[in-house]
Amino acid sequence: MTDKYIALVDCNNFFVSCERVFNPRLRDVPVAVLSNNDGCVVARSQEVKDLGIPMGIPVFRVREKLEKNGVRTFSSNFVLYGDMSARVQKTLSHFSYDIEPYSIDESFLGVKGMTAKQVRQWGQEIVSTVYQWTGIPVSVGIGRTRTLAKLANHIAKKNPEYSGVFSSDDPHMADWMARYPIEEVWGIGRRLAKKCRSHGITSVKDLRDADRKWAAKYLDTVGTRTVLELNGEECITTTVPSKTRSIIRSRSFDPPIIDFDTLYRTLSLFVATAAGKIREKKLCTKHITLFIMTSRFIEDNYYGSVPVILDRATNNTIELMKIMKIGLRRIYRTGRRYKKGGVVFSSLVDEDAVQLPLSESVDERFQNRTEKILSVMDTVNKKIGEGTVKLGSYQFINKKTDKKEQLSKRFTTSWQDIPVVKAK
DNA sequence: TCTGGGGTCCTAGGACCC
DNA sequence: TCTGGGGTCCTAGGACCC
Repeated sequence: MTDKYIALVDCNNFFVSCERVFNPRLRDVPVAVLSNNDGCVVARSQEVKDLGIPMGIPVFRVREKLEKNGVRTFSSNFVLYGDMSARVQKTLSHFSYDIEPYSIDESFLGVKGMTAKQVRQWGQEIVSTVYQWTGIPVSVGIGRTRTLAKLANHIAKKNPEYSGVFSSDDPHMADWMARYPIEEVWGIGRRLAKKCRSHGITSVKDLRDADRKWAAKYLDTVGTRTVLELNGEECITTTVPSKTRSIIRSRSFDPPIIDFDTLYRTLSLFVATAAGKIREKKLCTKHITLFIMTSRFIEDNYYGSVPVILDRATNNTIELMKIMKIGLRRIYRTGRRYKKGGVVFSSLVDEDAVQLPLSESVDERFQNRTEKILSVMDTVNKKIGEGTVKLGSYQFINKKTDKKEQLSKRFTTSWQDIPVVKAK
């Protein structure tokens, strides 16, 4: 047994907490943050959780309940959340050199050379310092593996008596495991949970003690890894992908899009931002997938997708735009009400590794010229602000296809929105 | 009427080869 | 009519995550 511990630091009700930092009046009232187009509930304050409003529920199904209980709702403000996330990260960097950001509101921290008691104190310091420096409440779960740290975090969050920090070394861990259902385990989703239950495995403890041969047979590699991790054997040594595998840009449309031109302009924007993203990472794509779909919830729904494999990987917006237009013509069906669409770039390769053709064709010269234009555009957009310079094909996007009616201000990133303290 | 967006990993199965 | 076996590579789709 090594002296290494892994801590999972997870922000409590992160999006809601961000809204509350800059609007103290929201402190003791129920608050919910909605997804894009204000379609679903994606973050809830404790008061909203207590009302029995589940994560991800469509707003129209709980609208009455939200109104009746005076729930304050907000459109998601990713500029604000992204900036607050960076502040939390920066604070965490004072506590460990071994930080692995896992999502917008979670990070794994590695620590060595501390006793069990010291590591708990260290966790308490994280909780108080992050709150003091950023205003965001966090919980800390500690374990020998990421799966155990996740579980410990869950316990810390749900049980106030632990003041936000729980370690899987705690003598009560076994009791908690016996009481927690397998669904709470990281990596156990609907399918694996069903499989476990059909074999009489219902609690986390059952899963930890499951026969390994049985696990290998019925739970495959992922599930088996989870069983080992619950036993303190580290199988997941990193959650940081070695490099970006794919990039997706997609949105649902409200109201739906019917005509080809609007769809084309909207997807052009996706292509442009995705291409900008891979240029930033110095990558090229070789495999482009385009998709459009009507509502999944209607009968006779339609899903059209077209994969295009390129001879030569590229990150050139103009080139990608042409491919997209050809693909869109193939999958577009007249008269449909498209609710969602997007573009996926996969098979990403390093820019340097892209093979150049032997001779420079006319197309090639065109491409070299457009590459220069794009690099100037990227620079300008980065310096002055996203969307300062755009290509003609997507400059007239209908703003109505992206509904955000209850957006809070960009308190931390926009001069106009910085909160002002008024003296009497 | 109204149902998010962005990722990774694994596996089954087809294509192809000897 | 009968129609190998085993390997690799690739992709689509499912599962899972936040």
